[in-house]
Amino acid sequence: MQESYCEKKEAILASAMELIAEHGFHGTPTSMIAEKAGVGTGTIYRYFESKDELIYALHKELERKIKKLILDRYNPNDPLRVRFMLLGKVILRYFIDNPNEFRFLEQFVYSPYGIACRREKIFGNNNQDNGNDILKELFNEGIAQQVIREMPVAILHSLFFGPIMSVARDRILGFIELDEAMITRTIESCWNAVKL
Amino acid sequence: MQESYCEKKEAILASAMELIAEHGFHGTPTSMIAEKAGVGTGTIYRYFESKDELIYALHKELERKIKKLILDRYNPNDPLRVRFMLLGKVILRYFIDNPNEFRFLEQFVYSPYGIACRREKIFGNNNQDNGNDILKELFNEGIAQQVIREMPVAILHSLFFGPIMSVARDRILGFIELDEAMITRTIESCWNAVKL
DNA sequence: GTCTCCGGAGTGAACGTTCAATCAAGAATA
DNA sequence: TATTCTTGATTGAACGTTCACTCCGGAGAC
Repeated sequence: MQESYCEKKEAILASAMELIAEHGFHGTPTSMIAEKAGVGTGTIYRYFESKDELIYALHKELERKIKKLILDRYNPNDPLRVRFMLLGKVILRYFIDNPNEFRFLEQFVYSPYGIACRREKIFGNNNQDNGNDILKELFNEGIAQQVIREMPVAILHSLFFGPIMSVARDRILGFIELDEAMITRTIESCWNAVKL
Repeated sequence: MQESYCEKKEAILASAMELIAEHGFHGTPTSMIAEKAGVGTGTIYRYFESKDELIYALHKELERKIKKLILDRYNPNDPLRVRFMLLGKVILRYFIDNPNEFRFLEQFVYSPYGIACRREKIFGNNNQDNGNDILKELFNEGIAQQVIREMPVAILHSLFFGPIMSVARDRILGFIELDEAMITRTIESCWNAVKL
């Protein structure tokens, strides 16, 4: 029972991810999600309160996955530069390998959904440990060691991840090629932007 | 007559820009745009074939404005680094001063609209001279002079403008402060990412 | 039988778009 | 000048469609 419960829920989530990535939030009716998932439209509402809640759930799950990805490969004993290079490569690689998740994330982040979400995360009471703390720590450690420019963490974040997102996008949409060497050089450039 | 013709069209464009920036494409019905513009809903369809056409028109006008902005301040006699610094500052400043246009652009670019638009621009037959050619030339000149890393122009573009967009966003949403000095340092960092 | 889970036709609301009616401002007429 | 005619921009109620969401009948487990 629990098995099939999760199976349907997972099917709905997977279908929604794929369809929204391609057609956008408003180009994918719940009926389409249900059909692709092989369930009735009503079944969606057994697992999610509303379409919005489904979308938030997708985002939450994606964030969890990425956080895990970072934590798995993170080795605090590496030199800072190595840690940054690895971090950048892991994230860029993940998005290249999971284009649907990237395109979903992009649409989410730049929509009113994502803005509200981000605003809450920054100005809300952060009781729980969000994964960004690792990044924040990483930047602060770099500043303390005087290997990273002394700037607000948010700006350093933009300098390092802004290009990664942009390059991932170009790659996923087929506008550029990206071999391993070029990925390395790209992340190097991101590092050059934040290093002292 | 011509006067009032343009006035209404302008009013519709301005209202749409403002409302879409705040509420998103699907959060702003045509009725809302008409009301804010002080016209009947039907009037919109005298000036634009459909809501989609209105949105494309908004994007086109915005692109034109930004292209003009760049051309106005562009001085080919400046050293490359100076040209890049100026370019970055001008664009960042423009977005900070025109948050609605930035938020509209962001939503457009990352939606299925923008993807189709970009795809056409890259793979379509580019008969007309699009303003990006100046950027392309700028990057190529930098590579030829051996002051910029030798990478595909699209990647250099991402490295330089990715962070600018990201920082503009954070600033507009009120997540960071940005004084003149910090803007300069930010654009410096963008330059560091692409320079040799 | 009882209970839980599921499906998909059905519902009402909201939306983009249309169109017959309206109105104002010349042009034509006298 | 006063009056009528013509034109075309403007309007907003109405239309048809689409969509998120509901609800009830049935299937299956026990």
